[in-house]
Amino acid sequence: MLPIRTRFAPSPTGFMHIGNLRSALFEYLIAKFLNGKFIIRIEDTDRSRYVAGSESVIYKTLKLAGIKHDEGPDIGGPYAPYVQSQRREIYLKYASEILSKGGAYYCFCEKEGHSAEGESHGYNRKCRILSQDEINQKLMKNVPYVIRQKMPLEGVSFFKDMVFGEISIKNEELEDQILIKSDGFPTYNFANVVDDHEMNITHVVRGSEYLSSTPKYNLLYDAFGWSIPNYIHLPLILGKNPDGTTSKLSKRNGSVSFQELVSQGFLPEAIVNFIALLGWNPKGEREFFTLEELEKEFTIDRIGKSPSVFDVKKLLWMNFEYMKSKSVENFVEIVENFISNGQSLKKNEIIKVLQGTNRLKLSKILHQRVEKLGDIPEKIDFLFEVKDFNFEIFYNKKSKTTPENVPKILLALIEITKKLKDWSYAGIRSIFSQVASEVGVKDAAVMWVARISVSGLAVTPGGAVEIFEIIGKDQTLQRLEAALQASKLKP
RNA sequence: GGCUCGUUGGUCAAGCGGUUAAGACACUGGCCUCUCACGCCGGUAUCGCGGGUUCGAUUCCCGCACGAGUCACCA
Repeated sequence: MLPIRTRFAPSPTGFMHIGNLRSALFEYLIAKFLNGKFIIRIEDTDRSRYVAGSESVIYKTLKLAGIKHDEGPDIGGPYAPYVQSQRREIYLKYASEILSKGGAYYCFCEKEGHSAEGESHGYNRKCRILSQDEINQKLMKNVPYVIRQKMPLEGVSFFKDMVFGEISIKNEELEDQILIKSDGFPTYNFANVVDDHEMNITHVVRGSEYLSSTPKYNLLYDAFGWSIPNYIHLPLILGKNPDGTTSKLSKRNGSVSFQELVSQGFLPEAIVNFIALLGWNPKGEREFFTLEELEKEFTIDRIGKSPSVFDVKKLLWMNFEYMKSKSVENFVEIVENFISNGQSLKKNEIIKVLQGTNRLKLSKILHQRVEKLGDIPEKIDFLFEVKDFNFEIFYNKKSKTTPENVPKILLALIEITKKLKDWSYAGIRSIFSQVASEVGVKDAAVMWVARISVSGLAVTPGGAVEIFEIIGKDQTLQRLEAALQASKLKP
């Protein structure tokens, strides 16, 4: 049996969005599971859509995701070149071959342009019946032309997809598609078929948007007498539109590029894990897989048919789980790395805190409550500066804190804090109990007041003890004093 | 509009003729707790609709509805 070969064939038109990555991932996994090769081919036949630098985005993305290719433009391989714009002679050669076999013809018609809805019934095949004389004449006069594939006018084409099963389409639905454009470049349809054949691709894996054009490709394979590859069409990934409907994932409906997700603080491995589960489902109830595990588990028969909606909320949860599973030390590294690459205004301060002796303490309170790295700066903002806050948050029914006892608590807290020598968790914890018994309230009441005084927030990562410990004795006292002064001004 | 494909809760989904219709996210009730979070224990579906086939359909068949994809000198 031939070795399995799959390919990822992106166009260098900008960023990689999640749908692209998902295709790449599945293509990679299918190859790996079957001990095959995974190759990258750049499909840049549309010069007008080319975006400089796209290739490096593609390589970077794949690398971050952990997807390694066996052949490609950057690393070469036995079927080089792997960039379509460098393979033009090949397409031209095959174009003239199919022309001479009568499977295609010259077309001198003007560009069709976009016709109004419902009006278009496809190309009218006018040039299909041109005589050889007419053709020669026009060629001699340098009339611009394209080469079109001659489709059968009747009958039915059918093929088997490994995911969707048998699919049939009436040949009359098929248009005489263009193989070579007037600029001499091949269309995607043609280049794709030629290259997949030339590069011995055994399994063509792609999104299901290609399902309805697959018969056209098969007709091409037939015209050349090539064997048709296995098809694996992947269910689409849909995005939620602002109006609540769903449609193919695109920039418009909130889809983001892989890069963007990473820069928001999603872990690449979480993203990979998440998208692997979009349209594929392992046997059991397990949801967490490393790439290596996926390589061993991934089977084609567990790929679904129905499209799935990309739900960021679940990604958020998965990311959260990944972060929680890290050791605190590991988490620190990830955070430091993320912050130093980021644009946060507080970047320097945060790094300082993280790199100081408090890094572990801070990470401990953070890594159980941060869904994505990008949320960290706003969560720990208060460590650097206490913003003005509404005093109402001091008064809490459950803690039994009132306008009467808050100043008392604060006063006692300041006195006792001043005397504290042992600035450790245990030491700090003990002062709250002392204050509590002195004032005659519960520990919880003291801690409530303390925490809000030094943070200005009703909700903080970490409790009073942790925050005291991190900001240090001087800052703590300074903030407690400020809170006391402010509380006196309140009616 | 034609064609193609799809349809299990808001989302991801298991299920492949007989099940109390898994599990996860989200939502939600409670517990825990110095706040939040974590954690723990619960709650939420007449399987799009209508016909068949069958002793029996979420599962098989046919219509309909709805959704998506596709109808480019884009990929």
